[in-house]
Amino acid sequence: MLQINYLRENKAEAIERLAVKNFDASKIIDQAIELDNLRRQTQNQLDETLAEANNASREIGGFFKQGMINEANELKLKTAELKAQSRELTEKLGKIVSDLKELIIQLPNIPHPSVPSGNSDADNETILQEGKIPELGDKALPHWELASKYNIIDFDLGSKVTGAGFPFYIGKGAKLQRALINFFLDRAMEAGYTEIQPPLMVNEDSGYGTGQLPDKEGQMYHVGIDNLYMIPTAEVPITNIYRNVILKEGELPVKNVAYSQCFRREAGSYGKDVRGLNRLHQFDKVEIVQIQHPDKSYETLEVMRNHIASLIQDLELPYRILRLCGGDLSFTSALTFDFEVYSAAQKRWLEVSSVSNFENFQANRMKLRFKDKNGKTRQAHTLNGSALALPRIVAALLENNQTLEGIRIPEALVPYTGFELIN
RNA sequence: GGAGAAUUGGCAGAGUGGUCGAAUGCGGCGGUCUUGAAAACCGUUGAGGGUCACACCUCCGGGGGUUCGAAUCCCUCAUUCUCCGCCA
Repeated sequence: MLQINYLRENKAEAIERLAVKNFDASKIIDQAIELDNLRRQTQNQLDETLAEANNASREIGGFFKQGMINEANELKLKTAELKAQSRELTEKLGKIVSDLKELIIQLPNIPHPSVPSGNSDADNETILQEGKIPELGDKALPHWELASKYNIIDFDLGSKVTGAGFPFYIGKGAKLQRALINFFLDRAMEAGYTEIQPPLMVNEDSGYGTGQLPDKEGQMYHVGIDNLYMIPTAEVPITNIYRNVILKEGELPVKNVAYSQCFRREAGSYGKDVRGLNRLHQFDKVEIVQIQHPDKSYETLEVMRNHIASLIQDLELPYRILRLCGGDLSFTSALTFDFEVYSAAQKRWLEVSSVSNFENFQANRMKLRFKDKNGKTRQAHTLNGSALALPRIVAALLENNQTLEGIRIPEALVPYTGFELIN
């Protein structure tokens, strides 16, 4: 959520930069500023009424103490009137505040100046491509066929027991999952992150805090009987730890890493996009989250980007980094880099990570602040990134490393798997 | 799941209808003293709205109510603790 004061003071800039996201904000901002004026005016009226009522109550107290019952009762008539007035004003103010919030909440985050304009993923800017794309020949199998050939992932069994998109990992397939999770977590801890195991379900407030609610409600599994939501990413519980929190400047940056399973309904997905491991309802992910001083958040974004890149390099996968264009940038993000690995049998790039700086957009929404050196309370910046999401990494590993003898495990992972070959 | 108790500022803990945004202690910050530190002493120390700055308003787990007036009384929800039941 953007701040109304920012909009008041930087209206032209906000409109101009939101245009990069193909968002015409001028009307909403005008309405918001007008409503905010009305809010201030109404708040003043209410405050004055309440102040008068408070004074009268104090006087009544004094009269009672002195036994001046008549005077007290007379004053009560006045307070009754003030009370009716303040009730009316409170109602009016409440309506204004909620209307105002409804307006502002429609505004996406302001994109960073480096964000290129564009409409779709076709306009994203490739800023780096690295690693050798393997030549597999015609006999190469896609990962879903390799999975059943070596009996390491069973999609049909998942469909039987739960539904499509909930695979079973078996034997070396299961061990490979565990190896990747540990590898990612260890690397994050070497980089100074604190490991956290979060709850996999969150309440409504947390859903609002990170912005899944109310808009993306349909994307989450909802446990109706207890009104809880299955998390679509560990970002939700990890970031909500800091909802309504004021940190000390010395506590920044906060660096947390969490492995969690993630649950997504993915309503409306279909076709080759969802084949095999390409898109699942339940998957594993290691997520890094940082809360940083506003002056340092972009520096931190670079560091996080390098961390993610080094993981993919160590897994010996060809990858590229994209700077998302305005049209592809998420609602809450100011700047996002996507990582894609090349899955050589499918001959496609698969997104395995997305690292973003949300600046104070999430912080404003969930009241995450810090006290700076001068004792002033300010909003912190939040950042997060996948490091990494497993299924597509597994897909690329299986496809790219297939040989006549079996599937070769990258060297960095062998200490974790305990085997060098899936055969 | 059943019964009972509790929820106050960073922490501990007073406050049961009137000037209480809240005693006191600890912690934090600033200062005096000191070569420096400790101790001692003095001052300061919650958040939001509003203002050039004041004034003023709101917040004592969340929401609602009673009252001229609520941290204090009532209702409701959440959480924590104790006992019982069940249980990895």
